[in-house]
Amino acid sequence: MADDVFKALADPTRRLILDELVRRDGQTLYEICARLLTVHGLGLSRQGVSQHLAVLEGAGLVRPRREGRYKFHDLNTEPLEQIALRWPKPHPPKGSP
Amino acid sequence: MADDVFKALADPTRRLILDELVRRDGQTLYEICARLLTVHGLGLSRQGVSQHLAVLEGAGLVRPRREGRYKFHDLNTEPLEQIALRWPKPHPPKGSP
DNA sequence: TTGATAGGCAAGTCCACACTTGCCTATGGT
DNA sequence: ACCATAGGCAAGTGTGGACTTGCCTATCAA
Repeated sequence: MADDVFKALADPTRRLILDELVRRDGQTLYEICARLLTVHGLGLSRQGVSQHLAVLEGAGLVRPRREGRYKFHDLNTEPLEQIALRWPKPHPPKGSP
Repeated sequence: MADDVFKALADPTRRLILDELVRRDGQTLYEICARLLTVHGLGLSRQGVSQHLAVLEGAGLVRPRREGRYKFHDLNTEPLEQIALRWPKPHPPKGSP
């Protein structure tokens, strides 16, 4: 379950895509391709980006929304908030300042 | 920098090790090996666990502390809290409830 | 209907990384 | 002095996954 979230976040390109969706929500595949190339200098194939988006969707981090021939991608930050909750601060064993 | 944190969290065994350190801070390599085997049924070599710990240390998620021939491992949750901060909730574009 | 745009599917390549094995060092007990 | 314990280093193997290429489908505009 959360397994997919960590796998999705493992790749730097996917993290860049999330950054891109924070900047502007609801971008299409081609828009993301263009931004990765022009802004971040990442020249990967359209299919490459598409596969990354599939992984992000599988992790629930990106919500696809179809309209006609367009597929817009919306960010969902909810799974990210769960991460810090899994490993709470350990209790100090003896005297704590 | 945060790059290493995501890579460290990508592996399920390393996440288990973090779980183990939440349960009890300051465990040694052999203790972690034993716990992984008996509690989680993970029978990997000592060197395997050692390499995982090295990755976690590189990410700043685990703080080693030497005492004699023992090396205790303490959890450091601080990098985890940074994750959710990187991708804030996107602004709703039009009317928001 | 034709062409252009937006996207999907499937197979193939290649490398990082998880894991093992074998040997070496250092500390502590007896 | 010895041996057991706790850990480190280095090289070898195998597999998941990132990325590409080529072809196919669907929507819209002329």
